[in-house]
Amino acid sequence: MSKTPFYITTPIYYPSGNPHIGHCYTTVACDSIARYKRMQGYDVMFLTGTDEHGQKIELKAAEKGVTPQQYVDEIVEIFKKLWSYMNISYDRYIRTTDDYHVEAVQKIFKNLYDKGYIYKGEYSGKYCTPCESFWTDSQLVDGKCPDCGREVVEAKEEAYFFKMSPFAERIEKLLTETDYLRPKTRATELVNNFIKPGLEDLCVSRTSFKWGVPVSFDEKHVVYVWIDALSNYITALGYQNSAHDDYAKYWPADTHMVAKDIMRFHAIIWPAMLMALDLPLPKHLAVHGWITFNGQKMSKSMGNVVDPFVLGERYGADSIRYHILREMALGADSSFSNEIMINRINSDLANGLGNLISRTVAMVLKYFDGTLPEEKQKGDFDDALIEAMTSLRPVVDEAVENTQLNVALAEIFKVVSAANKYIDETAPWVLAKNEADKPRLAAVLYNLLEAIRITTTLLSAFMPTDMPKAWEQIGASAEHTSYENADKYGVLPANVTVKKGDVLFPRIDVDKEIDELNALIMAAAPKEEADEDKANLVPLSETISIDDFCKVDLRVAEVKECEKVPKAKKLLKLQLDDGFGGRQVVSGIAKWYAPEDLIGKKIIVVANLAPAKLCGVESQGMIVAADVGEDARVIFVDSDIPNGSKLR
RNA sequence: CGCGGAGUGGAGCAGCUCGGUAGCUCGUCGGGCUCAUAACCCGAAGGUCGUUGGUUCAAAUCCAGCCUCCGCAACCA
Repeated sequence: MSKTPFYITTPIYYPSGNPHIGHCYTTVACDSIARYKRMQGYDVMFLTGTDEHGQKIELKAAEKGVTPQQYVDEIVEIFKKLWSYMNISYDRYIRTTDDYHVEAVQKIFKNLYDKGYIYKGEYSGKYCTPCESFWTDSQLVDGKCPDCGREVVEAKEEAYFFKMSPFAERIEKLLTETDYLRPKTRATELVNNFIKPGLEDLCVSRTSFKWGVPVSFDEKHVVYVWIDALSNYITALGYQNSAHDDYAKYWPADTHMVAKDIMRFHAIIWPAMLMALDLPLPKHLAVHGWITFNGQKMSKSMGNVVDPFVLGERYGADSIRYHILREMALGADSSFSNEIMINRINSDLANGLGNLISRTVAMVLKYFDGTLPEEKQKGDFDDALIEAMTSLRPVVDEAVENTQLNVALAEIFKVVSAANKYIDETAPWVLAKNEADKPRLAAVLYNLLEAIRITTTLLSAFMPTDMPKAWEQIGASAEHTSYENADKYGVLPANVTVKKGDVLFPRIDVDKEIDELNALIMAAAPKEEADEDKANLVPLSETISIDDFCKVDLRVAEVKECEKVPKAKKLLKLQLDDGFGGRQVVSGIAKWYAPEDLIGKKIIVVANLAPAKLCGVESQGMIVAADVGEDARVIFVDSDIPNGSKLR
């Protein structure tokens, strides 16, 4: 009987920096599903990899004075090291710089071109080189890149475009009428924001950098990220290349798992590409949220503390795996804090499962020298526990099927709790006092070992490193801990022998650990921030003449009135006395200044700036302010300078 | 009226599709037990389920309005 194929993927990660806990979540989740499916007897293909092209990599490499290839080679090693550290059982690792992928991408691009889905056009706009991004005029901030604040250049380039519109209807149906998207609640968001307004054609090539897959029939173009990266899911199986040969077997994928920031590409662009290629669509797209750190979005200065290597070192890879899987619900964000994590590890793993194993094994050793006698006697409470353990597997099956790993773990731990409770109900230490109760005692301990066997078997997909250690302690063999035996009672031999082992999940001293981790933050943060600050300083602009400067008419003005612009989040509307009868200015500083902070103050206004409308409100000029990192600070002037004074 | 999500005991969440004594985890307090990793088990306190109105014998659950928060979009002239 041939096994049913099961294909699951992580996104291919962008190696412009080291991997962090967010990468870990996606990969660990996929790994757990992959392991569970293998256990169930599926023929699993689990793919992960790295997306290694693009201008950002090119620039990072140049900064370090290495070739792009050398640069990515180095970081990819760190990714692989982390995956090995987290015990990730990927079957294949694709790098978009692999020859076979490059070759296949070229063929796919050509194929789409020949079919008429890709055409040559012209892309124009403001371009920010460091960010490798085009921006529309409306997106610019003070005429600068909204991402990094650096100068942008007017750029126009010949480019190839991919026609999206022919697929709009089918994609909308895919999102709203099938269970492709998980959780499905996000479908409306996608449809309203991107499909209903009309799908724009996608720019799929660039001439502005070289580090990418060349377009085979037009060498000055390089394939832009979409077709290069997304197609990895099929090229890794051998689509349009001869490096692999299992496309027919594994495609379409069962699950692509991604974080919500790249949902759009997988929910819209990827299906469109497949439709254009006449290929079947993947079955599911599982979208998960972000891991936030202490309530804030993860930032680089926090990176060191949430560094998976550091955490793994302290608490063990499986504990980290458990925590992130248990804490993260499918659609929502999940806050990650040291305290939450340590408490979770303590209560579930140390107090719950670890202690259960420890006390059970200890009793078998203490009362029976490690080997249970054959003679046993059934008693009260047995049936409830046996029922709980034997009915567990289907529940976990279903949760895994629906990519609700947190639910799967919660269900398993219900049985762990039931087992702990069972010990109290049956009070083995009382039975031990009376020789006549020995058969009953043996039955109780046997039932506990069985409960441990079943829960650890199911858990082994999620915590692959530690569960085998548990099996050794309870005297379970590989056969005993097979998936097939996970819904059966009475699998361990009646005269099973246990073995004292190391404590599986040591209890963590919360206060002490928090202190130590905070110390690590302190040690790491200043250095990181200093580096960041330097990197974030906006480079000096090009030299201008005095005439150019004189074109800018800066005036002192007093803020007479100030209020928030109703519909906008960031905008304040100011009425200024500029000495010329007043004017209205809109400024994007609502985040840092309340209206009352500004009223009565004197500021500098760019007085001859062409008026513009922001959120429908007219703005006649611009307030001068300094960028301080992410923040903006308005420049105030002395109150005795008359309104309307010109600056030079 | 841009799109969407969320507001439930101290914290984090479930329940809302198919109205009927508000549940889980952690924390707090009290008790029990001693096999175990100061772990385990039981019990208690603590909530007008954002707000206002409506439908109903009955609403956390359905309907309407409003408030607040979070994403996305727009937007820091």
